[in-house]
Amino acid sequence: MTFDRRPLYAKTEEVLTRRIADGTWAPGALIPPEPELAAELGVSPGTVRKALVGLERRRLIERRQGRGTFVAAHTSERALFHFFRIRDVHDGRHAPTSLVLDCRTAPATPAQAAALGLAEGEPVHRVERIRALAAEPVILERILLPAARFPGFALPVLREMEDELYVLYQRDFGVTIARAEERLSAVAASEEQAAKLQLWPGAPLLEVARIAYDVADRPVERRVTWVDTRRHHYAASLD
Amino acid sequence: MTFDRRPLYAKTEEVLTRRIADGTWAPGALIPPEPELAAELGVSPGTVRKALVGLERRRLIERRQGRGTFVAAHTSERALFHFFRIRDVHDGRHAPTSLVLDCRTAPATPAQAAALGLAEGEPVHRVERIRALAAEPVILERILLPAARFPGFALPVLREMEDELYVLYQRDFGVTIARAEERLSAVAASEEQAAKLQLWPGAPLLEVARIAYDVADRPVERRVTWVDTRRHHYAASLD
DNA sequence: AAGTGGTCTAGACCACCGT
DNA sequence: CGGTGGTCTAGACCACTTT
Repeated sequence: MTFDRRPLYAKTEEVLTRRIADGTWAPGALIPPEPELAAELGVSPGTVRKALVGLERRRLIERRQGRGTFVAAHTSERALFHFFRIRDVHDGRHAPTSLVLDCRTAPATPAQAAALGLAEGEPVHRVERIRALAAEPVILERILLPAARFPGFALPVLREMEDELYVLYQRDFGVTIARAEERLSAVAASEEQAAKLQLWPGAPLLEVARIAYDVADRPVERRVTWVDTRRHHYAASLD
Repeated sequence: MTFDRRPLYAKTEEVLTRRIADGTWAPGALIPPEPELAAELGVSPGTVRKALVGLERRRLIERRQGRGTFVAAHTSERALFHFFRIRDVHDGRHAPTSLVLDCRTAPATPAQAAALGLAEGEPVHRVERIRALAAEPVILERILLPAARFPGFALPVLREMEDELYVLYQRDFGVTIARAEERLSAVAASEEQAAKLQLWPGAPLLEVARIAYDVADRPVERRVTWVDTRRHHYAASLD
């Protein structure tokens, strides 16, 4: 038994986070009212409330006045709103369509394993696709997933996909993406990239390298995106 | 007299924001203790506290247990931490050095006026500089400022500058940058850009177009940055 | 020791939602 | 209408900083 110096509301938040992470409370589920949680956990309603505010800020729950508090479920709108930052020249949002070019499973290279926190050689799924905005191919994307977390992931699953990938991760594999880190740079298009995006070799492309983390903050997706930014851009806020 | 449906803590936050924006409470100043503010404003301490939490989240104040609450003052560290997102290949931060190439004042073009919310033809200051990381020129930057907010801004001011620009804006012109919006894209270097960054024409550059806003959320700086991303990248978090 | 912000509690009342 | 989250209040006590 060791000291836990964190405030009570932080411990409470962690307890509730664990219930979401381990599936005790599934996505979309209604969780007990605040006074009930307070009684069950032996803390005051105010403390539960502060913990819930934290969970809401992390987008793990949604609280609706008069209705109750729900475990957040990924919808296409939600995924696009939070995890898709490409905008058109007027800063407008568009839902991209997806065309899968390739999908295979192979042992992780050392670099891939490092990015996903895996041991070298563990199997990973690799997807390549093109995404179009307003019917024009704009985005080329390579996605890497640890096979252990996504059993049975394969091309047929993707073919029928109407929703965003993150919705599929959650619905079919119980993996909820909570946050992501991205590194952006400018690169010159290779011949292969240029052909796929209907550009010329050497054309400037915005490269976005993302690592996405689940509710328990484990890395679960490595994704590199190349964007033709002639008619689109990446939007960021600093505050 | 019209209805104000916002909750009391939001109105309180606005009252306090105004005191910072109009200089009643200057950067670095110690503001009154929470109970005193509560008594003065005629609200409960809990409501003041919630307003202060909001101000802290917006980084307008800093609260230190045992010492008091202070109006945030821009330091180089703060400016770099929040408004400089370029990292080296190991995700490390470096303080860039600055070499001013040009500084002049001219009437705003229509596009410039629109970006800064000015009338066409109002005078704007224009600065061009190169920033180096680890002694290598990496960033080319063009900055546009409304002359009305920055009277007497000129080359000599910049020459002697040790600090970040945002520190200078606050110290010498009373302009505190509170947030910024950025649009990122990939472009091919022009001959002029290539020469200044010791690259070749057509080299891929990361273009970052920023509009920065003050405490009252008025646009006060338009900045376009071109980054050589061969050894550096732009870091972003999605959550 | 005095004064500050940080935590935690307890409860009243309001606004909103579904039945 | 009953039940939910949202707001607002009042106060006790703790942790930290300075005198």
